[in-house]
Amino acid sequence: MNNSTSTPANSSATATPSNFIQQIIREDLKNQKNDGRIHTRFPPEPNGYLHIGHAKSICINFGTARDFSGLCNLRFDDTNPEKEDMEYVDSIKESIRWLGFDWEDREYYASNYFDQLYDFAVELIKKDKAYVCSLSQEQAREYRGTLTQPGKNSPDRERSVDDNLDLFARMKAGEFDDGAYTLRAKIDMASPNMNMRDPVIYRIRRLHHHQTGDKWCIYPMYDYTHCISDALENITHSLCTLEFEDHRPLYDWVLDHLDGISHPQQIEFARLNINYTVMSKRKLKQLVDEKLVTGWDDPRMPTLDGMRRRGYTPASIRHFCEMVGVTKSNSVVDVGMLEHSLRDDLDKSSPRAMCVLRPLKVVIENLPEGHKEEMTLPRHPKDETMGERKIPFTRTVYIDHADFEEVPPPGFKRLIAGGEVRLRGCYVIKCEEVIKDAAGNIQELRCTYDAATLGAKPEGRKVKGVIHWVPADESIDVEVRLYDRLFSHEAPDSADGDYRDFINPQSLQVLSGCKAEPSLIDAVAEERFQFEREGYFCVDKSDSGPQRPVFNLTVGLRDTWAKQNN
RNA sequence: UGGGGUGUAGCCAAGCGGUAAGGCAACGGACUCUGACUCCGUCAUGCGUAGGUUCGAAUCCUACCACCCCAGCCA
Repeated sequence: MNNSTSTPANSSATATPSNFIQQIIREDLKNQKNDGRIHTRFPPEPNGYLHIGHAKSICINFGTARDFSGLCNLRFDDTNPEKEDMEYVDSIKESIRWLGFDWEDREYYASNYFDQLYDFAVELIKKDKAYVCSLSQEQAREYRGTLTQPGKNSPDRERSVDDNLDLFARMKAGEFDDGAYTLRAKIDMASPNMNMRDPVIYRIRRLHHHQTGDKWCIYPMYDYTHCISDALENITHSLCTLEFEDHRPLYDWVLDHLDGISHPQQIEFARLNINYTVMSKRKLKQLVDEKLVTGWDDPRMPTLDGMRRRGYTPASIRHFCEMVGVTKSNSVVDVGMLEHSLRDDLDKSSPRAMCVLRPLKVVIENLPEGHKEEMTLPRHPKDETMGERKIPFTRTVYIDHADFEEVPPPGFKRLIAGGEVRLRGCYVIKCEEVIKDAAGNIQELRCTYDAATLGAKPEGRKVKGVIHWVPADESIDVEVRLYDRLFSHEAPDSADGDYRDFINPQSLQVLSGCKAEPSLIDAVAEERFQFEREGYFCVDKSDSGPQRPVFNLTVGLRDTWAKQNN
């Protein structure tokens, strides 16, 4: 495994840039708040797969704990069984581990607290801070008022504590139909903050829960559950995204009205947005359901499973999250930044190999039939600890079609008719003849090689170009999948028209019959390489077979030549 | 039109009254057996706008403007 992918993120004490959350924490530490303890949590709802946006949250929560010698819990926010499933809890755990974080034995579920949550609700009722309401969903909406008009009190708002206690117990006991009653916090129907207009804290839903089975028919709501879960776990700083800012008063209200419970501080930061992709769970699911991609782990998806399959390294994602920073301003980060972080890591960690994507046959005429000469190339140009690889040089080899031009554009430094080029790690060859078929398509090249140029500059002339190649008979046939961004519009979400209309038709190009150097026959799932002069590739973990690797383009090499010629 | 937030370069982002960090991108150039990597250089008289306070303002004050979030028995 690559060095970069195995470095545990929990232990790396790299200096991170200062951000407003760290400033708050330093201040808290200085004031001996929470006895100098720092405890965060990452609280996904197990209703889908994690994506790069979650990675930011994971890095912030686990990273903050790590930077201040604290702890970070993994907690599944599983209060709505309707959309949740064990399949998701498993995949979420796997993704977090892959990203390089470790919650040790602190794996919790909001559903672990259902009994306590119920008792706290009883406490609120006894304090006359919660009541059972019989308003239907539609009525509740009417009573809630609007953004500019206050709501009005529920007719059940002044129900007696005893009646509320009785009704709530019967809700739990399953005496009522789904939706017949709710338990509501008694706050203020005229609050300018909609979340404070007597929010529902319990609803009746007869659903099987992946953790608690059929034990419950009433389930607590997020706002009521999250703060209490944080408090029960002794979380000190509850870091979440901006849309919960309006919920903070409710978070605080619940804890303020309960006895003997700690009071974590909720701090909100901006979600991650990246251009040329979509990040909402709904849209991602739609792409999968409508088969616009092959699945949640399609290499074009911004899901962690997709990025993993694409060949992203965990370290590159973590580093990207650090580059992006933590603020409260909504922003859209350029994918270029993600790709930079990726290439930066991959360049250091990937062994080099040669693979000809669009093979063009080249016969070296001044080499005898059956000639075979072992070439030795370093696996990495700057890291000799990676070792070497052998590639046989034979009379017939393949080079890439793109590396030969009959009418070269100015500045072209690859092979041209009558010109010379170096085969990487091998000899300089000269093109003597171009053989075409009846239609004028180039079929093969007849070349000669200069025996004096192995590891040496040619005598009396300059050969600028270096191209990659593989031996014809001893190379292996592989399938290569070239991926590009999923959308051709930088803001598919907010462009005119449906985001699906902007799917990039070229986002996947499958190449078969690519010729790879022989050592690649043993490449194993998820192994990464740099195919020299092409880009970084990894062995697809789902579609490769033993001795039959399928390669995914992770990201291409920077290509100033292509850019110049655009 | 109520409430909560946010505005610093093409994109992220530092800055916390003392004269605009850094990264990405871009553009020059050096190096190169990967048109890669690496290295060097260029890139905000300007901080949403308009006023004000001050010797001094991106930082403080006032007004305005733009954008984001909130009316689930979702999280």
